Amino acid sequence: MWHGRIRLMHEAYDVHGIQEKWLPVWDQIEPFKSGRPGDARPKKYVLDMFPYPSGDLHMGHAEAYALGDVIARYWVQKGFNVLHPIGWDSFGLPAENAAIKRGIDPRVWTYENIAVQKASMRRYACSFDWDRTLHTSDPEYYKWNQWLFLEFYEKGLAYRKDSAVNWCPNDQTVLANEQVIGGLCERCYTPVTKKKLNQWYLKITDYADRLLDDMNSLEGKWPEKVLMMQRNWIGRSHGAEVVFEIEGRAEPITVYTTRPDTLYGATFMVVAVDSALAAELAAGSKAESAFKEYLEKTKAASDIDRLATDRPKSGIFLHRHAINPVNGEKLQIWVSDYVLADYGTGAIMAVPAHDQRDLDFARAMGLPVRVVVKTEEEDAFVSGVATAGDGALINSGSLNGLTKDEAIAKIIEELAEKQLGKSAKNYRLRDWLISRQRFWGTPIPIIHCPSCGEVPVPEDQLPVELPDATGLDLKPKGSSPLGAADEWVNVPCPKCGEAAKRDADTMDTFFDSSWYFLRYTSVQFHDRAFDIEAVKTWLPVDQYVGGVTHAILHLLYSRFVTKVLHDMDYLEFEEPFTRLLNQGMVQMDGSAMSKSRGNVVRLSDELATHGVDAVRLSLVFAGPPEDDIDWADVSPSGSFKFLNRAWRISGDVTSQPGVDFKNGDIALRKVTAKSLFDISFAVESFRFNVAVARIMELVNATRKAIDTGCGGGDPAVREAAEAIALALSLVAPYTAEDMWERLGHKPAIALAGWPTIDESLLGAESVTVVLQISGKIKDRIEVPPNISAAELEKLALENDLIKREIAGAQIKKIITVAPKLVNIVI
RNA sequence: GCCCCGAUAGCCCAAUGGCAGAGGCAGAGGACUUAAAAUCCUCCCAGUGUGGGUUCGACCCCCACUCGGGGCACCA
Repeated sequence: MWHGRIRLMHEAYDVHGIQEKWLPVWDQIEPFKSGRPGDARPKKYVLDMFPYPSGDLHMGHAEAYALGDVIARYWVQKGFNVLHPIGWDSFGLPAENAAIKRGIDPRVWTYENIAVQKASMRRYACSFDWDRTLHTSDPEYYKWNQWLFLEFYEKGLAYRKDSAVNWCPNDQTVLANEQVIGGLCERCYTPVTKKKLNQWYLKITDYADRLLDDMNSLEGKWPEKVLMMQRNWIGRSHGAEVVFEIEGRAEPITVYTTRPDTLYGATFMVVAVDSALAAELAAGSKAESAFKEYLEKTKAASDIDRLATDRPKSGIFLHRHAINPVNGEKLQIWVSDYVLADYGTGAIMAVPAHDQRDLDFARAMGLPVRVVVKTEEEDAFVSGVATAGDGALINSGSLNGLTKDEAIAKIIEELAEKQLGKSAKNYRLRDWLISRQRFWGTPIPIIHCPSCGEVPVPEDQLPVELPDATGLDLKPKGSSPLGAADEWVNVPCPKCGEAAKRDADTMDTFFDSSWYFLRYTSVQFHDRAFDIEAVKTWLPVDQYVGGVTHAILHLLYSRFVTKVLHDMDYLEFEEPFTRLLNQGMVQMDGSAMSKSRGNVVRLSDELATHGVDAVRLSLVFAGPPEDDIDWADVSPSGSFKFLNRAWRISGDVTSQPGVDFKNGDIALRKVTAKSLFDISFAVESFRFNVAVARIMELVNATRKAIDTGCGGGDPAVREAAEAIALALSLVAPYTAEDMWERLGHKPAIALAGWPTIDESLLGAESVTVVLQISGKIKDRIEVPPNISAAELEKLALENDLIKREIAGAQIKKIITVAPKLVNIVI
């Protein structure tokens, strides 16, 4: 009695005990080490987006890494050599801001946080290969950032230009277009202003067509949403460039339009107020002072003001004229802020009848409107609504009577003949601005020499290391803190030896993350950024897992850098990530967790209360991975109860390891086989929640078999219990490992291999067929699964219930789907 | 304003043109226990947002709408 009681207590599912027990064992076995010499297993590269080291891991990390782990561990069980690395995206503003606030070196803050996160990840039992860790803030890593930048530079893909850039007055740094969300800084939500600066750019626009067209190969493998957002972002449009002569100017002006068919409907021209062209056209005209005043007003307006959609149109007539090339008409030239200086040529032909913006402007300024496409809609001048639809061309000379598409083709041909135009494409995408005026980033490896100009730092002098932050004022002041590090910034020119200065800006951290997936293959390789052979072995990434927040930025940049490296013959592939899974966010009570809302669920608390496995299981089981999870809807205590239930099964198995399953209870064996089959299928189609549900079913069936069926000694129960442990090892590694030991096996279960399914067990002996009359179910019968349609139909017609129903009725049709149903239509 | 995604039981979610319910949460009852916890068993609940259409048959395909979520928004 007492003995039994003590034994039971010792055998309770001790969730924290098993964590302490197995972690050191795994540290010794290292089940997830990839790329050992002579490993003959086929490869898989499973990649989780690497974290930014701000504090400890949170619920969002927990979900993402639990999902990535299911995939990685599944492929390991399936016999693949899986590369599943982790690292830290450890350069960036938060480190610097925290350092300023606390007066400590950003280095110290960063690496302390990394240590905390790393420890948490190990306890969380992520299947990472810890020998392949990298930190982008290590000189060893950013050396290759600098090398890569210089490669771009040599190929003419990195260049400097003056331009009005997005400027965050709070962070005191420039931002890429991608980092401006609705006119606000994506980090601190400060309204972004414009500032004229000389900055480094990468020529991503050279790759716009490939970035767009190659997405076709990702169709069905990446979330449709991400592909859509990227296509949108690149924003390719097709149209024509048309040349307009200008009165009193030798050079004509070229405009871009997507509707060259409406050329006869052009009634004025508009030039972007902040373009060089506008300034030149205004110079000396009687509108000059009015223009200058308007330009100043425009500059003062923030992006948010400019973005307001229902803003009234404004502009100035320059008192100059352009000539419409098709009919010789004189068109007034206006400047306005609704035309963008950096899209197309910064000048447009205005066709108010068929373009809403032009119509709004024409109505505001009292300019003429001429309809050239006859549609069913009301006259634009009267309704105030421009007609964009198709129709027959009118008032358009040789184009009259044609449809839109015909007219576009014809006018382009006519213009081309006279050298007055040609077909053209344009993109919304702009070049990637990578200079940042901050300290905690990769120094740009360029030296500015008064005689030689821009001089790349010679490769043998890389890395250009960041100076010690001690003594530097890191506070934002609009220019890089590095500029004040006198000993660092003043260097002799590598070419002529004269006194010169280093470029004091650092790189956008998105540059760091645009190639890190290559470096993981070769972290111990110090001669190059990556070992071409290792990259050939592992890349492209088979499965990428991460948040949809990076749908445009990080993924577009990574695709761009991959294509550039491909063109430099470093890579054989052109798309880095074969498949992409975007996990949803973890929320609380319907909204994102945030300190200000006070609804933050602390991961460490949940882990302490319920254990690692229960938290992981809850996150995986909560729903489809791409859906948001509301923590209020999930039950970690329920997950714990289930794990407990599963674990106890391992104690009820009384047969010995290695027993021949063939002699086991056939009914349970069939459930096990079907479950394993379904679990595989669900995991491979990212329906992890369904996979977990199938494991639960198998646990229920096994419990029943032990208690009221074949009993714990039946070999089928061992087979089922082992299947449960193996399936659970994808989600609840501690519980699974402990079960595995109790079942008499040696660690690590992660390497035990996925059970082979006896196909003969998958077929049922009989299946239920539904008998319908005119689509309504009347009866169900059991038939052999391989029954022929003719036999099934015969059985149906012999069925008593059916016979009664169809007695005296005319059978119009019989639909037989063997072995599922028979539908008799009367 | 334009585009995309979604809506199934009190709640989270399954069901890939063929029996609407796999799994879980919550709830109710019972067994075991001196008692509680744990455990085990049983039960409860919707006809798939609305209106049409295609089909022998629709949660599933098509059209229109309602609601919710997301993206884009002077890009000519």
